[in-house]
Amino acid sequence: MNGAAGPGYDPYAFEPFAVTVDLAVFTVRGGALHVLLIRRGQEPYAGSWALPGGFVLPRESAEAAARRELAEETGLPEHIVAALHLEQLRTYSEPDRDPRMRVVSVAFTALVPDLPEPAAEGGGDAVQARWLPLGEAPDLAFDHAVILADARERVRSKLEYTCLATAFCPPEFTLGELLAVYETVWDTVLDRPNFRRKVLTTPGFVEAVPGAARLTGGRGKPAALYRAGPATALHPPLLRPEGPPR
Amino acid sequence: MNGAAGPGYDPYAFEPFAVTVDLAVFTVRGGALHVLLIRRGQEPYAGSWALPGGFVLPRESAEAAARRELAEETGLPEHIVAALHLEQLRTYSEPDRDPRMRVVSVAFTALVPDLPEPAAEGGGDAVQARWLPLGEAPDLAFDHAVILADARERVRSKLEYTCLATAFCPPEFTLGELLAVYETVWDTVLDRPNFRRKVLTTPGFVEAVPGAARLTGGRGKPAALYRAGPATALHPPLLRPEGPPR
DNA sequence: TCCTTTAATAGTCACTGTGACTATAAACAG
DNA sequence: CTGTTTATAGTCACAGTGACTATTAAAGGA
Repeated sequence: MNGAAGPGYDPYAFEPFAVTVDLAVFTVRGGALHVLLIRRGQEPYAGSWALPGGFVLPRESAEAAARRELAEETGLPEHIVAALHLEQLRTYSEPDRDPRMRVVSVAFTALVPDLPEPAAEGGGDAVQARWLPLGEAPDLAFDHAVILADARERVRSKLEYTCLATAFCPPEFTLGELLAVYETVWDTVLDRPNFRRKVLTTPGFVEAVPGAARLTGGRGKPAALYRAGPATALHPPLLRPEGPPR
Repeated sequence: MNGAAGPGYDPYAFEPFAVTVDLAVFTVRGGALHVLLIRRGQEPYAGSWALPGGFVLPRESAEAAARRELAEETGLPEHIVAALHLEQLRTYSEPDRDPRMRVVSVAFTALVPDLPEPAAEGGGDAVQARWLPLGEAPDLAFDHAVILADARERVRSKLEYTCLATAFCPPEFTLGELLAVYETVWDTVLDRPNFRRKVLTTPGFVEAVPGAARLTGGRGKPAALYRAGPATALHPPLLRPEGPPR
């Protein structure tokens, strides 16, 4: 910025802006992409579902605020929130997006594995946090439906050219589970052997856990276990099929 | 956002934030990638170079502010600014990025052709706007060096999987000029026939101008002219070479 | 025990896109 | 006319992928 004709040094020269963060946290559960939502306890939109988030404090970056709000508002365990891969999505700044005052919101996206605890009660406040499948997501407060749609599209395309799909998996997983992540997020069906070949020939995408295998729910040949590798980019990309099969 | 324990309805409950926009506007000129910079007339950083930008007004979105500031601060013609493809880069929110007060800045990126006028004087204010090559960019005010580096990397990767390179070209251009854009932005050398084949076989990347040709500065065979096509994405992408040749 | 089902794993084949390279065409300078 | 420069045309081999077939290792039922 630069104050050619700006307010100079007086912080109160303009009606102040509030700056908030909003989070679109995704997981894959039971063949459906889920998003973490909270139920609002206050006006406006009291009783509505919304993305978790909140105000950025005066001495805090947006990234720090996102992590703090996520820990406060949702029941996500500390170590999960601290290690989480948070990515800025974009900033939403339409003048009337909040009826109370001028609020500019920095939106973030995060991917987490299917957590055992279904996001318990929030930390003291009367907020209720829940995983809801995207298919049956209710109306959301503010412009959160737009943010959620943007975040979903970002995640879908990120799977194409990054190794982020493993973020949806537990520390050790089978290639069948990784395949299920892709099929769920893209809502498509992939060829199993070709998917295998692509993942295994991409250096650093996954690393075999020596000797380990897991029975896949009782039926079928036991699958080998893998861990996420050090690679982050997928060169060349793994493109999703065009036409809408499935 | 949502005010579980937030400031509720009192806009003055917190020390206010200012929200600004910063623009990284690029062009290709004389074999070098250039960025549009202004020289600051005010403290802090008076006399330093900075990215163009300024405060978001109370009833204005960040996108609108970016377009307005660009028109006000730089000598860019109206119709250029109005038609410009502006893309959000990301938002910078570190608490001390501005010594005066808490300022959160939404950064944008734009690509323009090499304009005949080298960005004349700003609109009345004593700001001086100039195109400077990235190689010899001076120290920048605030965290603008970081923003500029992020924007440059965004542009470099955007050329891989979008058709945006034509935004650097005049309305009608030769494939040699388009090639020069890629070679300049990526700082590499590409194989001419292969580049041709890629561009011409990608539907909608460019459209031939029937019968038109241009003598390429006197020497060599005249080149056919093309216009930007309707396509925006490049599937499959045109990947830059890995090792640093040239 | 044998046979069927299920899912993982192995391998084959053709096609597409690309990197590297050679050849021809059309302008200008001397 | 000859050499230089740049645009354009075409060739060849190889990597990556889509579509497909085959084999292996487990569970469950007859």
